[in-house]
Amino acid sequence: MSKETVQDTEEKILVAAKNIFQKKGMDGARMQEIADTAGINKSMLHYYYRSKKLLFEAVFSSLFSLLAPQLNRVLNDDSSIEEKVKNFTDNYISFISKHPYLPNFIIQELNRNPKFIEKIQQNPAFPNLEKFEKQVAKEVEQGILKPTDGRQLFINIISLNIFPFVATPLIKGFLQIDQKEFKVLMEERKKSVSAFIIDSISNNQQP
Amino acid sequence: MSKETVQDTEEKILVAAKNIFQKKGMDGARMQEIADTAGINKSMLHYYYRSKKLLFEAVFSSLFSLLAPQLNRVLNDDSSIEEKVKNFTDNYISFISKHPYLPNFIIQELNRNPKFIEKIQQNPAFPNLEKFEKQVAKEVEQGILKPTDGRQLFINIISLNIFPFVATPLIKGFLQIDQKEFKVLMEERKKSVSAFIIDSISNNQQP
DNA sequence: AAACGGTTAAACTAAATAGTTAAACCATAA
DNA sequence: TTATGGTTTAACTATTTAGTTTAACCGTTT
Repeated sequence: MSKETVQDTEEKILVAAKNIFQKKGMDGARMQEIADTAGINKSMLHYYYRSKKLLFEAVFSSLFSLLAPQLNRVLNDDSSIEEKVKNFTDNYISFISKHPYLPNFIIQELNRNPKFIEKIQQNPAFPNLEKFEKQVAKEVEQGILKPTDGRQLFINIISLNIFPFVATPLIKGFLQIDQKEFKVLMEERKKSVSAFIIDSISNNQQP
Repeated sequence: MSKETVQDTEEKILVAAKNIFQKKGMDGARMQEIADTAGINKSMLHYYYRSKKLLFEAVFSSLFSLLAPQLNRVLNDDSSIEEKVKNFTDNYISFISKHPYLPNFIIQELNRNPKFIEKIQQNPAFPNLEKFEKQVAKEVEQGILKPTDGRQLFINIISLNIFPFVATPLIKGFLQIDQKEFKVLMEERKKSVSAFIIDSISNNQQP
């Protein structure tokens, strides 16, 4: 109950930095605020991470590693496309409710610095579409799905699932609803989005 | 051919500020860079717009006013839902190709400062969903559309159209494509997205 | 042409902020 | 117990950046 402090400080910094960077972005975040949130002295940030840039990169990698497996889930298991759509929609909306700032953060920082994508593409856990595209082509051939381009379908799936969480304030404004009603609507989407997609691509007419 | 300079400086500032703020956001933008881009002295920015905050607000309003009519087009004309979906998709993707930084900028700054939405909601040009929701309900009743919630449909439409432009670097990364291939894909979406939506909500089975 | 007032520029100020330094602290091992 | 080395702190520095001041400029009006 004494040696924990060492790993602790580094970890406390990372947790605090994740919070602040997610909410304010690289440019908006302040080292002082991160230090305050972590409950430590500002020079600790530099002691452990040398510079704001390096601290940010540690945060970014760590957060991206949280998001990537969520996407891999659609792409690389062995269920049918229909099952994948259902599972992904349900899982992703649950996941993102716990990390509401995450997708916006990733997208924002990738726009600010597109070089990041090259770095994280190196990572073997980086999502790969190949299997998914082949599977779509196969199910089209088998007559399970209407003629469908796998890449466009992938874009549609992530758009429908991610966008409402990226553009939350905009949607709340248009629909004139508060946080509570927004959550209800997102809960509904767990079913409605997958039904929306399946209805569009499936060859089976409902009886 | 001499008096133009007065209006000119103010306009040059606004044009430059729009550029820089869109690309870098409120926190990332620098007054000096805006001045350089406008080709004027930094104190001119303060002379015309008093502070960074006020200049930013002028930019934000002006840019949001560009986006709002695009959304109103879906909501408030007299065509059928199917026509609206087709027109919106086609128009919106053309529009956004000319303003690639716009949606991301609006979304980012609304997340940073959710109070903005209250301000712009005052504006009579602010999109209103009422008519659209009623129309969806009516077409469902008439059997033209499957049972569909107007609000969810609206979210789906804007998600499918806007998200790819918000998350461009992410999508380029996943699909491992360059800017040229991305443009081709977006051009395809003008048809494929509206077909995707119509296939999902329409009651007519294609012969 | 002289005075006036809006416009522009250069130099300056004040505040914020990333990063550094040097010394104190404290647990562990010789 | 004392020496060692990683850890922590407080105070400091350098730089960036928004905003200000003061004077010069220039077209218009009298």
